[in-house]
Amino acid sequence: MAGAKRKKVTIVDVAAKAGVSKTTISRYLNGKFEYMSEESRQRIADVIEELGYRPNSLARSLKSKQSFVLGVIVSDITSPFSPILLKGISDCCDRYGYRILIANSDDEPRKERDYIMNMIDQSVDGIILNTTGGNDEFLRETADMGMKFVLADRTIDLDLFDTVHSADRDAIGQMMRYLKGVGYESVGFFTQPLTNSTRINRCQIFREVYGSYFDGMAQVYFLEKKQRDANVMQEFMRRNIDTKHAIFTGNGVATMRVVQTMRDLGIRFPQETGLCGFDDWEWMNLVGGGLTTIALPTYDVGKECVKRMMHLLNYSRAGEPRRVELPCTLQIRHST
Amino acid sequence: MAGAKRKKVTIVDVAAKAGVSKTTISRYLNGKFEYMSEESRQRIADVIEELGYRPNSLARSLKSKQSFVLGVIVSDITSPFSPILLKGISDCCDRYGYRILIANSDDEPRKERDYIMNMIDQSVDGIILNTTGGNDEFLRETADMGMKFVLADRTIDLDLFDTVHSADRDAIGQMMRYLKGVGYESVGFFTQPLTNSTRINRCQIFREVYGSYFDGMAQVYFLEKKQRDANVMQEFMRRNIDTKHAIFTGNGVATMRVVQTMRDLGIRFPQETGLCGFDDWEWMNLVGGGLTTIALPTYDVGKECVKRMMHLLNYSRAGEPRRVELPCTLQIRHST
DNA sequence: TTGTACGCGTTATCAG
DNA sequence: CTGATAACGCGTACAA
Repeated sequence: MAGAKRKKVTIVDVAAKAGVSKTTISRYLNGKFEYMSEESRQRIADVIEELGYRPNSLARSLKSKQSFVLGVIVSDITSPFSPILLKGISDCCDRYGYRILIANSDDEPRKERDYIMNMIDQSVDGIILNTTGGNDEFLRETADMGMKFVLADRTIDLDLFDTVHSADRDAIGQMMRYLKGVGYESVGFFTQPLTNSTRINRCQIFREVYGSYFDGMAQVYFLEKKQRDANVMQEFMRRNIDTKHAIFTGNGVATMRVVQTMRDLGIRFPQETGLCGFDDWEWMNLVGGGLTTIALPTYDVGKECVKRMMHLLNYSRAGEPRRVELPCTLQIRHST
Repeated sequence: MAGAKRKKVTIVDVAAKAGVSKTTISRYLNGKFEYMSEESRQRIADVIEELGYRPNSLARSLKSKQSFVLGVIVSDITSPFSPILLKGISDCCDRYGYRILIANSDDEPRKERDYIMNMIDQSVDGIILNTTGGNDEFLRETADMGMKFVLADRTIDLDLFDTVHSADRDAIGQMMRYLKGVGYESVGFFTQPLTNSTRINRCQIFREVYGSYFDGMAQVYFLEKKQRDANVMQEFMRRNIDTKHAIFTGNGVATMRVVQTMRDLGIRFPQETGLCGFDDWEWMNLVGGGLTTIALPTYDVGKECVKRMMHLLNYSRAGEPRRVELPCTLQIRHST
């Protein structure tokens, strides 16, 4: 009958119809066939099939203290980064039979905190966190209470959690070497304000290694309000007027703003300045003959997070928190 | 102590410490303060605070048959469409105190089916589905069993579910009128293969309305394998050589492939052909002076899906399934 | 205004 | 090999 919300069939229904106790059904469900006659085994299989029985995960989790659900909190779901990460996580979870509860913190520590608590209330087995960075102490406490965390992409100061991210130092080194190799004499680093660990880290590395490749001081330019982008750009052009110079952006959003600004100002690449940067998004192949970029291993970061989590879950406190770095790939195109 | 997985505090702990029965605690948790002395009420509040007690959602859901979790299945999480939809859903869910379990079907009906069953096992209260379109019969059965569905963006033939999507007919009409207004004489529709309801629908509408704006037959071009894109493009150019012509793409991916092909072939817009299409992604403002596009109300689609779901959940079978259409916005830029 | 006792659907511990 | 029976943490008649 359409609309007839038939009652869910439970383990007792199966037991009754199969003429055994629910204990036996439970054993069957958990694959403990050693303790069961071939006959029972077969009859149970039939009855389950016939009744279309499906075990209730809630009840199961309540009893067994394992929900096979992981929480995932991303800092900005609308960023092109997040979907790739999520796909890596999701695909890998499938292999292990885990589901994912997803939340979006919007880079607000308060939301992040709330979601973490909610997820704990829901008994997730662990949380993969692309953290805002504003809850360090809370994370420590929560971890102390037994919750498992793996940090994706972003780090925190506490050396307490497994962390998976891209090998930015190596990538920056490669890019600098390449730029020098093709004749550039100075490079300016364009970044959004240093409000998270990824930005801080990349900027820091740029400063550290700059001297190994080029003369002069490392130049860093900040993209704050959009209206000021043109000024920042012009300052860069002015200061580097008598060298062959390139722009190195800290991420895809910065790249986009630089491209937009250059278009507005009528500055052409690679003729007037080189352009390259972190993040290799599809459209970057379409503007002005293609952009030279650093492609991040985001999908693999997701995958690796899940693997680390499985490790934590199965081998418990297996020692010191590990930091996994995955390699980036240089995509050399027309803009440099 | 670090690592000391202290035992979760439960309702009985609170009851004991507050010197009342767990019934009273339960009442407190559910806001039934009428049945409680002001004194108890205060003491319970204190104890909960002191113990850091948080109710276990699993146990609560198991008993009450309400999990406050919605399932969301998107057909392709890496598409730029999905994150916006998810943000709309997520933001709106927050307001109603719902959490979301997310899955990615990869446009595979088999996965979609598996995820739906999983979600039911997890006792989600309802499922918001951006469907592959390959599970119509299964959806019908599942709905008959009492599960609530709201379809996001994509439709199925069965007129059985609430559906929320963009007002494509209206958008196409606007675009055609605009193109005609600025002097175009013929328009070719470029689309990926018609493998889902959105593509089918847009193509169908284009064909239907073409005659109201332009002379001649409606032309539809299919982007199948990438290697053949150039041929398709050249055929379009050849057939429309003696009219002022434009390309109208069925979605953002199609737009990207067209842009790429035009670049490879050295065809310039708007000089040699106009270009416009569905989807307004950020980079579209950056190529060749900006693309004329149809911006979709994706965020609002997500929001509206949740609202429909809340309606279903609270007012049960409130009548005929409704189809909600949300308006698109024409973004006129340099490419037409 | 408060408490007792049972049930939600499973799993785990026994004893046969 | 199998089956009572007691949890898991919470909600709710029903009784007091």
